[in-house]
Amino acid sequence: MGKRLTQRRVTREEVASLAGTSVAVVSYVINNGPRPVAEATRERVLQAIRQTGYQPNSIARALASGTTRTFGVVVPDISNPFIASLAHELLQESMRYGHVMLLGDSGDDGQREQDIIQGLLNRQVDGLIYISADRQPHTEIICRSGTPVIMLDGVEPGPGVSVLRMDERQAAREATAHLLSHGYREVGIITGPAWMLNTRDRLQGWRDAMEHAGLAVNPHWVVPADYTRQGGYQAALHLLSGPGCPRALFVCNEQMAIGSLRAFHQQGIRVPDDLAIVGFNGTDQGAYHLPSLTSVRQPIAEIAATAIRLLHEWQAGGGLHDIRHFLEPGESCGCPAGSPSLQPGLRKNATDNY
Amino acid sequence: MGKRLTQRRVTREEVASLAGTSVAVVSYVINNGPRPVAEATRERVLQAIRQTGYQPNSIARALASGTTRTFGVVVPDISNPFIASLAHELLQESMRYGHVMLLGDSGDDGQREQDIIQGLLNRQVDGLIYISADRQPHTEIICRSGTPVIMLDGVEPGPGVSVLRMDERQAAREATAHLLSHGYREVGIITGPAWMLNTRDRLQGWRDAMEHAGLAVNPHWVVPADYTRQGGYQAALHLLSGPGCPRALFVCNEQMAIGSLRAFHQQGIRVPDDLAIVGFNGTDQGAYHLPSLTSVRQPIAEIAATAIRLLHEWQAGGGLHDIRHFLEPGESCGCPAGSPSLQPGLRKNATDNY
DNA sequence: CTGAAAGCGCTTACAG
DNA sequence: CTGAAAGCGCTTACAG
Repeated sequence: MGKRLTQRRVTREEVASLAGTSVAVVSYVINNGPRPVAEATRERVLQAIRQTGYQPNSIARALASGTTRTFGVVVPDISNPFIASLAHELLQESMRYGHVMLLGDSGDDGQREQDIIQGLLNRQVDGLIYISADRQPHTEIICRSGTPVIMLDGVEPGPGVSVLRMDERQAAREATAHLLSHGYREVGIITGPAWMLNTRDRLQGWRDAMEHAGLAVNPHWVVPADYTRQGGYQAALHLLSGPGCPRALFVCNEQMAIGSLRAFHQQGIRVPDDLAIVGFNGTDQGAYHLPSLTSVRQPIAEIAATAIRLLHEWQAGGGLHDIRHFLEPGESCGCPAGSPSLQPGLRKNATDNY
Repeated sequence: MGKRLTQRRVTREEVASLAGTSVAVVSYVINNGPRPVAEATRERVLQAIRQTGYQPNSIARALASGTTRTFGVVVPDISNPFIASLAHELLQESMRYGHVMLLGDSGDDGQREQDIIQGLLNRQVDGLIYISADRQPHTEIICRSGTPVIMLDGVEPGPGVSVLRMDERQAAREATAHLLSHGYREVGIITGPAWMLNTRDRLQGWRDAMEHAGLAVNPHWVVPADYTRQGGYQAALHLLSGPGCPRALFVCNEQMAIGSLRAFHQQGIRVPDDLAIVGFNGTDQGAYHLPSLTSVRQPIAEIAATAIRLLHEWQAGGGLHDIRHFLEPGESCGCPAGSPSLQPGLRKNATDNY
């Protein structure tokens, strides 16, 4: 690329000379401080800014002030609907503080994730929101740089690392309990990869519910997959190929639940009549499937607002912050059809112009 | 926020003194230029960098060099699956060039969109990829700044504005023609908002196909909506409430097609047996609905690669660049079930860990 | 091949 | 209330 030839930008110097004042005063006006400015002077400066169309150079400002007004977000894959919805809210929220967002997408690659983080740190982000794709997140380089970081993962908070998460185990337990409340006794589970932390928690929550109900766990009905639609599809087929079939299924994310719906449909299994399903981390997407998915959901806007706020109020803290969760009823579990959230107008949808 | 107290970062000065050389030489080594460096010196510098864990400050580099190695992307809503998939590819692609991405999400708000663009320009992005939510895009401020910009909209290219787009009218025509090839003669359409450019093109393409087949257009079967699932749902209900019902329907984006599927299902209309559907700008999401959606698709990875390349090779050019399109067969149009793309393994899916 | 120094466009003590 | 000046951490002609 090299240096671009652009029409000379208006600089703060020109504004100052036009206003008949010093460059310092222009700064004071723009930043409302740190020194007071006489009202008359302020007016002249504002006038000069308007006349010249001056726009401050954020890069120079960042170098001098040490703050970039930029946050970084690192995610495994922005094309995942749950992540995309979260990103949407994070963007809206950070904008309220005048911050922009550097987005990093690791494509589920641990090495790339590290490169991305390093790149964001080099660009001096004021804070980082981090969902790791990797077994163990790269928090060391972040902490070493002193950059505030909020992890939205099921990891343990450390010094300098805040964690924002829901009680996955409890949520999984409730999801399973909901299936049990329908009277189903034979409940299976499709999980994520064994090495992921949230897989363990969700699996354990399922066990908790089964155990609490005094029900045996059939090992053939614990099918590991990879959190993708494709994986859910194949896990469902695998389940059907085994001896016997459960009456209900807790599927550990929405994508897999969607994949499994297709598999069951192809095999002539009716959901929820033959087999009931509850998903996890649902989005509005699931509400439009046939049948609509019953899912554990997280209050995404609330998460975003909290994350950004924590970043702003950062005080070298680590700490664990809980997120509540709730079960969004759909048709897939056997709840009465036409649940309120499916009526037009009751569910806020993002506008989708493409 | 204010200035953060962080453990003093290693600076280029320390590296230089440790290597027993000047700061300039450190730059030459890191940037591979613009001056040659003796091999022995280079080694000492690299050694010093390793020892100190030095990481160059991108902000300072940007201020001095005039290039930030940062692109900006402005979209109406990142939570839209089509946009999210595109963003994913753009991120992967820009990373290949060592660039990071500032993402702006206007939330379909024209004023906010302008603020975002101004913010990105102030941050000196090396280039902008821009999908406008607004009736007329804010290209003036971009051009005035001399920033390369690629628009992924159906707007006309101007001086300093490149446009990357498919032939929407032709694509819409082909989508409709596909329905006609099934033998359906009564074909309706659910469109986007009348004021949007792509609405006009897609509507016209539908007309073209109908006209070419010598078929009359029933005005009751032209239902405007708003490109949301909710809008598609309601448009479908509206269609059913009118006099007579078409045998087939061209729905102008995937979200509305998904919404309409639910409405038809609720009303006992079977797709495709009673009513066939073809969508537009489909994603993998549509392939997992029941029935799977037949859709016009764009080669998203190719778009991303081209956009980033154009930004790099930018030469003050405007220009129009065509994107090809293709019809992805699904079940919703009445094509034989189990089309190849629905077989496991044949379709590449993003990993979805949440 | 190497280094001293100007400069990128800001912010902000410091001195008036 | 205002201004001259140092400094943020780099890059890059320029002179050796």
